[in-house]
Amino acid sequence: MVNVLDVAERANVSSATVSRVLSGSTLVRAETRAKVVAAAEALGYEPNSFARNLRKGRGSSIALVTGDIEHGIYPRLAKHLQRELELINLNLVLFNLGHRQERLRHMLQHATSMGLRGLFLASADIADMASLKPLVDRAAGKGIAILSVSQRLEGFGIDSIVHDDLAGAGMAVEHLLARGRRAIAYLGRISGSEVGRERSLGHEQALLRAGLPIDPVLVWDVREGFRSEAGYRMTSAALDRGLHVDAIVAASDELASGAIAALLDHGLSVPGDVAVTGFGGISWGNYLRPALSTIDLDVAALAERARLWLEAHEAGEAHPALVMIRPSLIVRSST
Amino acid sequence: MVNVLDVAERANVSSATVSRVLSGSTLVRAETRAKVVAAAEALGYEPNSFARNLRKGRGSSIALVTGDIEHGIYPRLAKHLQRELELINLNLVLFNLGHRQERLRHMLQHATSMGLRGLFLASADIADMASLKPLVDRAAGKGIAILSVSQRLEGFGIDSIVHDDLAGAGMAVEHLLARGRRAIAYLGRISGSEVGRERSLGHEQALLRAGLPIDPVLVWDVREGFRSEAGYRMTSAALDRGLHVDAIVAASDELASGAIAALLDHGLSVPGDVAVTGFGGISWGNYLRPALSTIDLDVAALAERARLWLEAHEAGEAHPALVMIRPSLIVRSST
DNA sequence: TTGACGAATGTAATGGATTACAATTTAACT
DNA sequence: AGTTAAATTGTAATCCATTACATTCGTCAA
Repeated sequence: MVNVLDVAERANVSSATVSRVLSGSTLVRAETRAKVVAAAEALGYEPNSFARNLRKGRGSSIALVTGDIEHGIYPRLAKHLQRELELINLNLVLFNLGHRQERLRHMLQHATSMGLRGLFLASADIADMASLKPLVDRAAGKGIAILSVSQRLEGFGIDSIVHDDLAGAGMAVEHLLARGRRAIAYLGRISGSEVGRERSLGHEQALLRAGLPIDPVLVWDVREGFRSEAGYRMTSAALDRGLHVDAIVAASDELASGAIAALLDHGLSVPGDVAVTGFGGISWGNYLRPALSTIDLDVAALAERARLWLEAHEAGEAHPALVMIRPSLIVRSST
Repeated sequence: MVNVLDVAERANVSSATVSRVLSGSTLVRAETRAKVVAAAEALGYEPNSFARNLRKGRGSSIALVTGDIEHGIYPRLAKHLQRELELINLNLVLFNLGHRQERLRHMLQHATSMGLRGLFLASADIADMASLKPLVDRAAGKGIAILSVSQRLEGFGIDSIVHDDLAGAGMAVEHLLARGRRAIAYLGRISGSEVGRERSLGHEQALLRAGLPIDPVLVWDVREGFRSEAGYRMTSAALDRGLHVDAIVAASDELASGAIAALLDHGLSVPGDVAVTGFGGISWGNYLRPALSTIDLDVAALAERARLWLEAHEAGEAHPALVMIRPSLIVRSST
């Protein structure tokens, strides 16, 4: 492998000058610069990132820690984050926890030793967060940039960039109220967890604002996450119990798709008998029949703010502890 | 940051011994080993990956190069690949090309300098492949492991692990034939590209095997990729032209969902008037109404074979140039 | 008791880029 | 021409783990 010394020799300069040229320093004569560039070119020189990182004391990748990269908005999030990081020459490394939630502890512990520059937490299990706090602080102390994306963790001293779920769920409920619905169920509470808490709160508060009571029977828990299957199962169960509902606000588009399937399977019409809203703005929602009305989350904006946060953080500038991105309602035929 | 020397000092040994202990060498007395481990523990020592990689001359991450990580089986693929790589202590770095297809050239060129150990190509634009060949060879020559996942590139000397698309499409067509369908359209040809070629061939060959003619009017091109929207548009267009179809084999689940939406919007029933099969085995297919019959692709198996290939490659052992994974038909109500 | 051999440990070079500091050249001005 | 400040370039140390080679210690056999 050709290195700086080879280039230096060929260009009749020192390795320091080569380094200066290649890192774009201004203190090099144009003529010298040209010589070096030519030599590097001729030799096909490529800097060794390990050496550079070793010397600089920091790497060039950010890990995206997810619970399940396969579903919901996470694929989109990964895509947009990668694109944003590419703009500042950083790599996005994937860490999907899956069932191995304890791996998060491991990640925090070894972030530095793995040469990570930062951690985007997209699915920390909040139940554990309190016990993880010391590890987070230790990692942050070592210079790891830690940012929570898509989940509020400011309570634990972790800067967060999130969609305004409270407002989003409120918009969904208000939309349904405006359509004359009154028995508006919420599908997707995870009891005992902070995940999705704001969405369920948004539903609750919007109903209260409208002077309607909260019927606990109309708040449906899911345990297996925000997937279609859970939506189908919970909705079926509710219908089997003979519950009266005329609208469902689902915590995710996938839950909504399951709910719609269950409703149709029970011989109900959507939105005739029951209107349904999703959450997320997944691309295929528009091709369900009925097409899914949903709370669209601007993932590109989220990713961009994440990059901006990171840039500010690295530059030692002030950065916001909490950024909220306003979602928007997409009305389609399911409502 | 605490390093080997610090540990060595505390344990009253040399840095060499520390290194030996930490890399599990056998030439260390048990007693010494214990001292070193204790010292490392006490100091909270963590090896510096850059130094190690610099010395060893190779990194510990593999890049997954995709065209669009957001759709199709790619999120699932990323998830499973990451899980497999985790087993052998490698990281998965994401590179989504999006519209910047020319970035692939860049990636190949700088793979070594980025410290990559390998490249999983999940969406090389085959049109360019011939011109990319020299770069591939150069990268491979520098020790980069290059494997095509989910797309056959053996023709270019790149080992490939793929689903057997030919068989998959054949299964779909045969299933439809068995259901008495005869006007079986293929949705998702990309003319002038190798992408999806095997699937369209599978459709064609299955029809020929059954003694049926290929009607060019029943092969629908998509230009914008395998997304719902394209499926909707092409199907609508075909129906508007008054084409007679009684079944559609789509090249992806998303195309299928678009097709179904278009059919329903045209007042046709699925599968009554037109049966539809998807391709991929996307999780929400089961919650479309009608639920989508599809060719299920075993992505976990693909990922596992990719890991095995990589292990063999690194060990210098023989590895297969082409692995085909047999898909399976999932029959649901859309057929 | 000593030579020989194996086991354990140490010394120092190595991988490659960056950068503080030193040295040299050039420009500017009297 | 003679200084001095400014612009370039060079020297060498540094980041840290690994490992070839050298050395030391212990043990066994003659």
